[in-house]
Amino acid sequence: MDLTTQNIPDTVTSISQAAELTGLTEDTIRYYERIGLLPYADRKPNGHRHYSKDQILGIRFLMRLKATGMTLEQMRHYLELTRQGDGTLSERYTILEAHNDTIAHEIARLQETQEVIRYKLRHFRELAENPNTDAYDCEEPGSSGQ
Amino acid sequence: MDLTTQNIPDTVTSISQAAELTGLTEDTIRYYERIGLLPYADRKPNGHRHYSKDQILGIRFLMRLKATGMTLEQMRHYLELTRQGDGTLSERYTILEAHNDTIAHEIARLQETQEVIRYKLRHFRELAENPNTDAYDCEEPGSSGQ
DNA sequence: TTACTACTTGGAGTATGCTCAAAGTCAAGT
DNA sequence: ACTTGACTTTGAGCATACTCCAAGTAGTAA
Repeated sequence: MDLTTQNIPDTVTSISQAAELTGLTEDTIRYYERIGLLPYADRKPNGHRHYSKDQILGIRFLMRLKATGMTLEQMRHYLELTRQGDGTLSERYTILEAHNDTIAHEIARLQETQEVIRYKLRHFRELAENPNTDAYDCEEPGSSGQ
Repeated sequence: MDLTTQNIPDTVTSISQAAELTGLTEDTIRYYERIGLLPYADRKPNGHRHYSKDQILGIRFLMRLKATGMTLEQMRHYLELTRQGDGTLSERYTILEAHNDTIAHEIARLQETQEVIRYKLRHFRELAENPNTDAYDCEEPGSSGQ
């Protein structure tokens, strides 16, 4: 099931459920708490962590940032600003805007590479149809493709 | 200057020029050779590496694969197939096709995240225009945004 | 009471991908 | 002859992000 649409119980979740709902491992969640990426989680009377629905959504958002190239340290900084409240709204705005631009550039680069790969695939198909007889058909390295 | 359009001298290049033309450092190029990602480069009589134009183009292609998420080990495997000649064409085709699909999924995910970020930016603008008076305005974690 | 399961903490180890430093070679310039 | 600069090799070290393990606790079930 797709994580982003998997629905989250309103009741508080354990670390194992949190792991399932976020796609992380329990170890990774504990690790994130240790390095200050996630705040010290509430504990049940027996000491076990528990998470609210909002916290799970928060982690999912973070995982989106991570999946789009943000480092743990950058996320940690962003979250620190969040904890500081509304006074940091404009700085957070700037960060997210910059990250959005980063993503735009990344998409452009991926599309460029898709074109290069498609060019190469086309070249391979031609070779297969029409096996080449000339001695020089360099591939990487050195390749003919950019 | 953009690396992919920067033109490459026809004459053989030194490692420092190769570094400049590929965006890698000299250390990284030597490291790649060490781990078998690049073949043992030709040496000049004094032992210095030299690279042909085609080799530079090959490295650039590799860097595209890397920039789009392929690991060094996967690239090493691909290049090994290349060295084995035309008999591996169909396997290489499959690899590149699969990588192209990976890129397509990656683009989709990036675009999804852009939407989430834009939603959040819009939310921030609303907050700035119309500072909120209610006590509960959670941000990550736990956040209101997906 | 014993066993089992789900957690806890703290610390060590691992994978990937570089990055740097030490010591040496070679050729050109003064 | 000596210095400078661009390289060489080998090996160690580092940053990021986990991942695993050992030892312990708390609650439940037989």
